[in-house]
Amino acid sequence: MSLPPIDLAVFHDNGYVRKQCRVTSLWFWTCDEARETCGDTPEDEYTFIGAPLIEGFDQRGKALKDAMREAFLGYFTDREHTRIDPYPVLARWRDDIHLTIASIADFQPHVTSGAVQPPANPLAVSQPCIRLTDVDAVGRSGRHLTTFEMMAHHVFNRPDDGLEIYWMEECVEHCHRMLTETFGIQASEITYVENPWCGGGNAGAAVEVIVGGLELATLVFMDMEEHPDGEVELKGDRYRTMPLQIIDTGYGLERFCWAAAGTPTIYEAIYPETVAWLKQRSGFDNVANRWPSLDLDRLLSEMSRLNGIMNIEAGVDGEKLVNIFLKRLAERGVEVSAEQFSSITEPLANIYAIPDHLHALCNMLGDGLVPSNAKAGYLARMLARRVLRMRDELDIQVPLTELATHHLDVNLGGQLNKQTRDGLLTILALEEERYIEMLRKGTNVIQTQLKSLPKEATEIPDGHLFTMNDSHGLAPDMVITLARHAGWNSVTLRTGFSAEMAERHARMAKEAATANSGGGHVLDVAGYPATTPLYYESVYLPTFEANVLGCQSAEGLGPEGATHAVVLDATLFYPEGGGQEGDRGRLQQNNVGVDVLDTQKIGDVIVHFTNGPLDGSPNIEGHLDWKRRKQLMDHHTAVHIVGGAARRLLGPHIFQAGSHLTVESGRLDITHYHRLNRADLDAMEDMANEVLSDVRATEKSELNRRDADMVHGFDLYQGGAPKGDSIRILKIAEHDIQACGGTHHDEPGQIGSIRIVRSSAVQDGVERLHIVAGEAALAYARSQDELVRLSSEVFGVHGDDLPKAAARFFKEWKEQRKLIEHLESEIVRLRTSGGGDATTDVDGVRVVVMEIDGDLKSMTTMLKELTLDAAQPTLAVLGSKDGGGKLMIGVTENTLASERYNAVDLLRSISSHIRGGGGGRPTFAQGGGSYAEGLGDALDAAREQLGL
RNA sequence: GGGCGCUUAGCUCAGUUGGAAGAGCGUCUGGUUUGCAACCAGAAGGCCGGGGGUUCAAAUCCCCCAGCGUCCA
Repeated sequence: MSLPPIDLAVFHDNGYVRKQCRVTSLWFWTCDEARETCGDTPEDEYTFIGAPLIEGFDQRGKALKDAMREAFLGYFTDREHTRIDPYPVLARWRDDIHLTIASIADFQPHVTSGAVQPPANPLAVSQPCIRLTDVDAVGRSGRHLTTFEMMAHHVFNRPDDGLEIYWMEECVEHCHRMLTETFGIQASEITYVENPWCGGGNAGAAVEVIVGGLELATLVFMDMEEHPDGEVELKGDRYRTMPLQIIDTGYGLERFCWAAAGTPTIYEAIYPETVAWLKQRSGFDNVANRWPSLDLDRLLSEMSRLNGIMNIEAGVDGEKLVNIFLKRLAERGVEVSAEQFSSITEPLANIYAIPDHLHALCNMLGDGLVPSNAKAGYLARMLARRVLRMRDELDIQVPLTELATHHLDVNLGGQLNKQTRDGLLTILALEEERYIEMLRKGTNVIQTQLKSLPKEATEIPDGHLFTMNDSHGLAPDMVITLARHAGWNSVTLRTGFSAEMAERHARMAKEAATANSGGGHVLDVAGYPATTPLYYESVYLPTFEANVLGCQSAEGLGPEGATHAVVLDATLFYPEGGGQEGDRGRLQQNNVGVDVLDTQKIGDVIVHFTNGPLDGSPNIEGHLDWKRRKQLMDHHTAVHIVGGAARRLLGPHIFQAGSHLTVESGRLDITHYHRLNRADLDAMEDMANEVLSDVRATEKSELNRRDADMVHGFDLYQGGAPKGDSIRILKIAEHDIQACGGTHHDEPGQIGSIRIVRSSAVQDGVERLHIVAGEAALAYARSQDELVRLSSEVFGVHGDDLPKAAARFFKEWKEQRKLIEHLESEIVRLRTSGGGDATTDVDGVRVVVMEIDGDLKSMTTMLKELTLDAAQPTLAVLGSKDGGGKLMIGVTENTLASERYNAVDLLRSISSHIRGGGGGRPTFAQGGGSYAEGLGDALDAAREQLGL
């Protein structure tokens, strides 16, 4: 079964009729009798270019967006909707996506699953979003953006609980009234297209709202979830109705602005100052002068109309696209050559994309993101690099920081969510430095990679292009440009290469994804009720009493040595979570005791892994390994304190990227754009220890999620996205506030002391702090003392003098090694200059066959000494009993000696005497064996062959 | 999270099938020059990132670790 028609009174009341689209076959509603297409087809041109469909908005740029946003939100707040503040673009509350991609993303997964109440109901919001999937089309299509605001009204109905705010009828009515009354759009211009929506395991009926050939909004009525027995089938999956009915709408703020401005592209409507500025700086205005006969205005307006009906998506081959454009333009009476076309559209695409990318970048960094080479940080770096590349293509000599300053002031009103202006500019300056460094390195790499390629070559081998892109960050067309500068003047990029490379990446990603799937073995705890956590009541209790609910065999499921899994009705044992390791200790029955080796949480059930079974009686007494627990608490609370210190000292971009607490140490990963030095660590360490003495008590509280978000914001979720509705919060005065389910001290002073041992890099943009606290800090200090003591004993100096002594010894060692080398070669010279028994003259060639004491190194020196002098042609055969026997043969190159003798042949014929092999070049061969006693025979064989 | 690449002299980097550690710049000494620049001659400067393995032999091949870079999700 598919979905029934969307037949609403609001359509009939406004004179709309249901038709089927001639092109797409989709059903749609229109009040234009002549209309045969749904509006969003290759036959529907944009009708608003030069003829705005939305009236009363004369502003442009930021002012236009602000006015449009207020008009939208005002309509809904006047009609009982609560306006909520937008969420960050960095989706910290989710672990499945990095960026906020839609307004509904604010409420996933917990509100949409029904676990958590929405912040308001119904609500209206204008949510900044970032989508990077179509990043290649931005600037080229006239309408694609990586960052946009999704205006929305959301409703969360629970019909079973009697909560029904409104559904399709009222939703569409709101939409229709707003479009026609608030925005003055002619009803005849609007079509409502029925097109069911599904995604992420949910589905529902949906209506696309098309105005003037442009999709202005989508209204989704999500009331189904994926289920194998579902009655409704959509795109191959089956769905059934669910208890929650959600209205998910999305109105494109920027598209409203565009429809109100009627500019050739969306970019001119929302970033007019930047577009003008870039045109001026890049000298684009002069382009038209190059071809006086060309009507640039006419060309651009025809192009923007064409853009509306041509599906310019990422991955479309550039050259093919140009040809289609030229043909279509010619049909419309605009004659333009391919050269003219590219010289206009290529810079224009960059001019349009730069403000869009800057907007996304400022939003991301403004939320505290730190650029990196992995995860979300990479997305920021990619955008920064694209901007820099486009800037260079436009040949604008403006630093990235200046571009950002302009964007910040002109298009963002100087407002950043979290990051400071200085912080943003520092980060971008670093990104530009990295980019320049990459280009410099890349030029070198190209020189080396292309060394074997003749200068007349017309193509660079695919393998080189792939390597340079994937490993060195140089896109194929950049490689071509750099190669031409480096002297390969005729190389070009094969048509379609970029598409091939994208395909290759997609294939690789797919392979990696399939290779990665595979589930782990887990314990089955279904049927047990949630375990009551006693550790929150007081973190200082060492013993407790509880009832055994179950004890099952768990061989291989827990840590090494664990044989059983015990489930209790309540426990003091903290299960591993939030980076804190699970508690250990002992469970005691009347006469049976088992050790708890680890504690884990599976769902709401806490599992104790033990080294033996319990005897079956219900009551047990639990004894915590309190010393261990205390140490884990020391480290955990210390990590919070150090994290707070880092944020205060380094900036608002400091976010916890991970943590791990063990008995030995605590580990805290923080996001930062620089490597940390010892001075940074010392400052944090000082501040952390001040907190220990200044803050008398920590505050622990529990809030529902909605209140937690509202009171503390999303910085609360340093430890990752929380799962349930109820959030435990640890507040250490104003120093650090975050959601954390771990066990923490009531008084920071109980930790004793905190040391930041060192920092290391996890990835670019993430710094790992190694922390010891409490007893562990003491143990660490002792072990360091021990290292110093042992080392200074070796040198026979006092610990304070250790660095100086080590430096002196290292220096002397180097000097002496040098001296030994000199002396060795001197000895060789002395031994060889005199000649002696080992030397014979054979028809003008000095032949030396001798056994020496020494390793390969000194043999080499000796052989060098014997055979490097061209004035004295020499064949030298050296043998040593070192390490199973070594043989080395050399002849003086380019002399009588090298004409007459072949070192390799000679070596091969005698090396069998020492039971080994060898090889080399005709003028130099070396080998070895495992039978040193045969060395004499080997040398004799050599003499024999040489006729001595 | 996955893939790929890099780490060699103070700096920028070469280093072919495993077989004698290199170039350019910089430094120092001497020459030339009124002096400087330039030039000429010479020298110093290397745990070839660390650890293990294979091999008669490893900068080179394999494994682990560290640092750095890069692409994709």
